[in-house]
Amino acid sequence: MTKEPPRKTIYRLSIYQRCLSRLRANSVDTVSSEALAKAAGVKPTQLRKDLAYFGQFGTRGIGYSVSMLSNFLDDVLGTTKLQPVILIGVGNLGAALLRYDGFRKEGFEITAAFDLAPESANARNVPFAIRAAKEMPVYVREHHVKMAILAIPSNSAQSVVNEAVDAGIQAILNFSPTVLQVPSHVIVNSVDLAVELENLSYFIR
Amino acid sequence: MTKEPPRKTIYRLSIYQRCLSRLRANSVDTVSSEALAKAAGVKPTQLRKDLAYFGQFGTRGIGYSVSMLSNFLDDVLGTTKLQPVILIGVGNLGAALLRYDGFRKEGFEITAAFDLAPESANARNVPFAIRAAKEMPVYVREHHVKMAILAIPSNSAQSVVNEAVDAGIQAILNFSPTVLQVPSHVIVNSVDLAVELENLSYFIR
DNA sequence: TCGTGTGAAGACGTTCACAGCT
DNA sequence: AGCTGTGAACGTCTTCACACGA
Repeated sequence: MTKEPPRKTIYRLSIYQRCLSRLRANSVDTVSSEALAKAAGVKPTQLRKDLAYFGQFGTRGIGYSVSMLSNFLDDVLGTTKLQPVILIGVGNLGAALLRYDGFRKEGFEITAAFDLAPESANARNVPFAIRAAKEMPVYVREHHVKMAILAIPSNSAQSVVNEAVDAGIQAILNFSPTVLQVPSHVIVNSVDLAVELENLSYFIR
Repeated sequence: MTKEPPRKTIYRLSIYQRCLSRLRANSVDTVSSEALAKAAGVKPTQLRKDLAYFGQFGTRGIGYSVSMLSNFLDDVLGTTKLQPVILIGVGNLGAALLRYDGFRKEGFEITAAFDLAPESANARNVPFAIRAAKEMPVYVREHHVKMAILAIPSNSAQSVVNEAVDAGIQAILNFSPTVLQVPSHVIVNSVDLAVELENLSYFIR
């Protein structure tokens, strides 16, 4: 067996996916690594190396079949069927994520949302019944949910994560500005708005 | 002169910063690379190497002065004074960002928000007057704004970015699921929610 | 002795150059 | 001829090991 693909490769796979679906919408059925790479903002060799982790998909002299490659990426990324996701924390950001309709067409569905104060969260006119935070572990266990989006303040983040992980959550998209401690079988992707802005700030001269 | 610090180092600097301010709040005035690294979720040597790009800050046998290091990082990251930022696109996500109060205490202030349909955006009861998108370039020029947060649909993203860059924007935090083309002096950090979720999805087995 | 600072080694990811298939 | 697939070279970031100063 070849080596595990690096994390960066997986990120790029998602980008390729998106470019492919745009091509498919335009009824293009074959694409070269050069064209696809350009659309994705990477070098052609990088694209080919990324795909090489998973096998051979192209035809030499021709390129890649848009639909075949797209289907394969769906398969690799696990987006062939709707994946249930729970949202923890329905504040400003959480409420916006609930209303965001982009997830579903990417293969994800927020099936439940939890907040410490469900009543006040419900007031944010979200199209959704918000549940009490205490019910979260039970829900996760009952519905075998594996993914969670975390949009709560830093101070309570770690303890909520512990509960979620105990209940069976395996992957967390974290918007709290905190470094989370999780067991090695759990994966965390953090989106830290302040860090992103500070990073930009550094680079402007 | 030593080499340019890598981008990842700059990201970590922000994390160190946050840990330091927590320490400062707890009246801790000295910290070892081991303790700080642990809080930041990295290895001690990594922290020391990161700092080494900028000089020497510690005292051997003792550690680092929390306040000195924190001030220095403020300086490096350019967060010593409030940096004005504009928001482009006041939809679900944009409105949530407007209401988010975390930016200000990290040294950033959203000074203006723009939308194609300011009236309907105003209806999202944000504590803010939304301006027409057309006014954006003028505002950027007049106020010498360098940073922009982009929260608009993909299809219009590139053309809006072009206008913004022409007007003088140098750094963009992009929430649109698109690969943006910008001149090399402009820096883009993209936060792509679908990509983050797909990435998580890949890793759950 | 304790903890920083740093050259050297190592791991990792990207790019090159070209072989090989259609 | 055209474009993919891939070993090898390269560059970059991380980790190690230890010298050095308080």
